[in-house]
Amino acid sequence: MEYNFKKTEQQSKQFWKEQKVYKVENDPSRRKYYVLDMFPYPSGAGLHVGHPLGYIASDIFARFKTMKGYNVLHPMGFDAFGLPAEQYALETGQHPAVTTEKNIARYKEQLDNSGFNYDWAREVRTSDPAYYKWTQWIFLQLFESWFNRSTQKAEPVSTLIAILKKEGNSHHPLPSGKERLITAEEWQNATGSERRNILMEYRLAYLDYAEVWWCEALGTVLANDEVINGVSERGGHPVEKKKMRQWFLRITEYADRLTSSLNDLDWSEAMKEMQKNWIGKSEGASVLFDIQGSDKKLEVFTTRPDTIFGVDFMVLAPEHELVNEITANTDKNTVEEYITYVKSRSERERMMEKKISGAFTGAYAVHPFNGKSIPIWISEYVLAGYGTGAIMAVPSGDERDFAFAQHFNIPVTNIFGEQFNGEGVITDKNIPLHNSDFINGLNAQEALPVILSEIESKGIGKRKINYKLRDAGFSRQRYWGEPFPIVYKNGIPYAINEPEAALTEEQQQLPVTLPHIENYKPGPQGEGPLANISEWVTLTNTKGETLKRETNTMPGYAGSSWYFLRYMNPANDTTFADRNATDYWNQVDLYIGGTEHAVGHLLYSRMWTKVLSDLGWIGFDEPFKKLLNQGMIGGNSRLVYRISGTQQFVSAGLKDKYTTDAIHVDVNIVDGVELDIDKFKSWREEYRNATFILEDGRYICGTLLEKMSKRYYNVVNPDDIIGQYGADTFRMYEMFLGPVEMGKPWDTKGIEGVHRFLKKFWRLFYDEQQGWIVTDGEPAENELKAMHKSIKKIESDTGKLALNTAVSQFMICVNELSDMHCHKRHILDPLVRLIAPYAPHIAEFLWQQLGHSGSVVHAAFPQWEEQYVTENTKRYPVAINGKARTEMEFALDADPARIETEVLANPAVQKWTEGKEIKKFIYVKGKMLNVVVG
RNA sequence: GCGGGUGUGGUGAAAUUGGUAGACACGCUAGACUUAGGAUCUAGUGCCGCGAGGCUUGGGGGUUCGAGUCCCUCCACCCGCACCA
Repeated sequence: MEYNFKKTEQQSKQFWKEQKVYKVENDPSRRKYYVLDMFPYPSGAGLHVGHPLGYIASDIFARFKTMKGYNVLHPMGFDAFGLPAEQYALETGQHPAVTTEKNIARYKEQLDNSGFNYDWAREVRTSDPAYYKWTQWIFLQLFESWFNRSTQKAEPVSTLIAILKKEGNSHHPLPSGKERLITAEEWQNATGSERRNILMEYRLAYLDYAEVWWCEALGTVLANDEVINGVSERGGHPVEKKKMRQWFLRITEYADRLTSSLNDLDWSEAMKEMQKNWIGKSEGASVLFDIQGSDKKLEVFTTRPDTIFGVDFMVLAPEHELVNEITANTDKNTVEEYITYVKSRSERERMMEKKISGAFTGAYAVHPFNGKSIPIWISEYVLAGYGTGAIMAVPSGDERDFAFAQHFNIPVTNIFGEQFNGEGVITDKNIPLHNSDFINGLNAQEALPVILSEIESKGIGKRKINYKLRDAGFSRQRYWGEPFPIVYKNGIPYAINEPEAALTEEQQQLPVTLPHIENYKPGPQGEGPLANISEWVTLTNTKGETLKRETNTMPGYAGSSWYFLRYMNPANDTTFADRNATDYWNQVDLYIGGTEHAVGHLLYSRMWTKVLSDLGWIGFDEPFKKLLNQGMIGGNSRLVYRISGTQQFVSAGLKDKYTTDAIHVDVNIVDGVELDIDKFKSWREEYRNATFILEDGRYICGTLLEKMSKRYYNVVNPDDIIGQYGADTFRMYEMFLGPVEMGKPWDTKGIEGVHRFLKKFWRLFYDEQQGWIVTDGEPAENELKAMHKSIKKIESDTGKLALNTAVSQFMICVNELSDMHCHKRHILDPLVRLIAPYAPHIAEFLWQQLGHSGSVVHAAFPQWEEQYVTENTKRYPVAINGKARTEMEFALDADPARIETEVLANPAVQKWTEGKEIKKFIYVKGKMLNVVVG
């Protein structure tokens, strides 16, 4: 019997199922390890060959850790709420619950085919009421909390109420930055709804009438990270700014903590940078400028207050609230025209072509130090959403200001002396300032504290930290998501369990279940489909009042922001996860997933974790200790060339002689680059009578590396690969392709090598003629050496997640053992355990064949013995007075005193050092030996 | 423009972190066994050269006895952000 992967895999799977080997217990007596994959969204297309890359790596690592004695949690679940299922429902009328269920079943089947070690009893689905009950509960935690800037922590709103009652908000300004002082007296005199409005300004989940990204095509609002280059991330539809009443998460309050605690995380620099850039912390000052002929003041944010003597003009965003008020009558027309022009430009246009444009308002600001008049302009290069929506322009020190000044012929003040030649701007912070009154001669670092204290003492501004990060939109006008546990009474939102809402016991219960609907069309006035179900929306409370439910649903990232906690205690119905469970499993030790979630999911889950930690529900405030980003596996497309206007196809090498159209052809009907002409003819009706111009009797296809996608016909399904070569080959090949974090195009060709290796491995145990050939003989030294070398290398590679080189080492080891005709149990037994994380099916099968009673899943990872591993010697050059003279061999860990003796005894060294005094021996990095003679 | 990353055979990639560059595999060439092989095994395979030998890690320069690895500089590609004041 040759290596029959179908049989071994089926038997092993059966065995695992019967023995329940993947059951995971919360066992505090054992040291834990938590390996997590970013759970998939179960799309209709199923998994392609690129998806499992990370899953395989995490599975190998989880199995490895288990065999090293850890209690390992390596769960899997589904991010099951979301837009695509609903879009599909709109097109086909199939209920999202039905398609989601179907897709999950398909995904699970595919995942099981690869032999992953999930304990499906711990599966979570974000669309499951038993799960989203707790998503809603956490939302209420956010709603009922505020961020206390003094303690830098989330606290229940009750502590805020106590503070407001006692001292008003003088020590706790509104998070939005709006200047509004509330005294204790005002608070006492405020009505119930006024108080609620004030509290709303502080809540971590809050309702606000604010500008959001609206996507007409998707019929919903999107978060900033869901909008890419001015179009929606999903579908690439245009988006526009729109003012709507929306739920938001006050993530900006955590901006500082989210930035600073990145330092403690074992994430790639790229990933940390992306988050830092997204949060965009910048330190500077806000400065108030008087406006001539107005009692209003103009507030700007600048990171370079030291350049304040170089201000030549001010620029406001066209949407700035002061624009109307300050514009001089003579300039009204130009300004209005300009604003109309700006409004006519779509977000996308604005980003694509950055034109210098603007208009003068006719108004002037007053320089706070020298009283100079400064013209006030408006321009779209100043963004309403950042800082104060207004800047002081310093053309000699800022590219954009300079370009603007040049374009509109605004005279430029030089504050850098000879360094500034009127052509390029000066951004170097070491250049001393000129023309700058009391900070003349100081460079930026020196001038900064001086000017800041001057600004602060004059009361015209203060130090300020600004963030790019915006509060996250949390409402979606969609059906397939978590309903909010919120009701409205006279337009004021209440949590369903608040006494003021006076709901019945039953109405107060979580979850607020998503009702079944048949019609997915949007509701009236930009509301979601839920607004169409009046019997669900309207409810009567115990006082007989009529209340309305929130009809929006939560965004996709709600459920995924905390799912890693649910795996720890998935069936709990009294809390989201028991504190004992979260204390035990604690942080995710290794999190594997793609970079596409850099600023979305990864930021939101970090925030939620911090909030839950602040409120004392969990004992850690960062969710993912180590993050590994697997590379994307790209598609390797095949092209055929059709002579334009015909059904004649020309082979790639000859295509330049004709005018051709390149057409994607299904990679599955191409062998390497050679097209299977018969399969091609039956692939599509239109090609049935195609004719071909061949080269050397073959039709050669063109190749193209691009995204793996249905529409390029370059999708390779793991099921096909597993069907042809088996899951063990598939797993090892994916790892063999290269480092997990590196992206690469899929190429099926090389898989033969891995498959051959497994067949060879099998032949160590089984011989065609003699059957099972494992013997009990004592192993020879060289056999032990081969084995222990591999154990050492593979253990260290696996630990470092260098899984590609580990696979290579397996091949080396098996090649050596088969050259030695080694079939000894003493060698093969450890080898089976060694390979078990990588090729679990064949390992289990052989483990049973070797007569063990338990599963290899619970066997111990083999230990290497130093005596068989250490290389004895290595050749090093011995240099004399810095020049290489001779090479000698030394034991790697030899005693330095012995090396010195040996070196001096060497004839070549004696010859060069003859008659000279030996001054000293130098070990370079503990390896290279230098002899210095006098 | 800013930030991060990568450049090594025909291909995917290794390199004990400054110590014999190209492990391991694909592919290719020859051969063996075979009715046959897309099974298996053996040998070869960075480039130039008949050869001795020489050259070689994107280009150039440097440090070092010694550089794929460290420093400077230029080039190319990939990813992220992008009027963020």
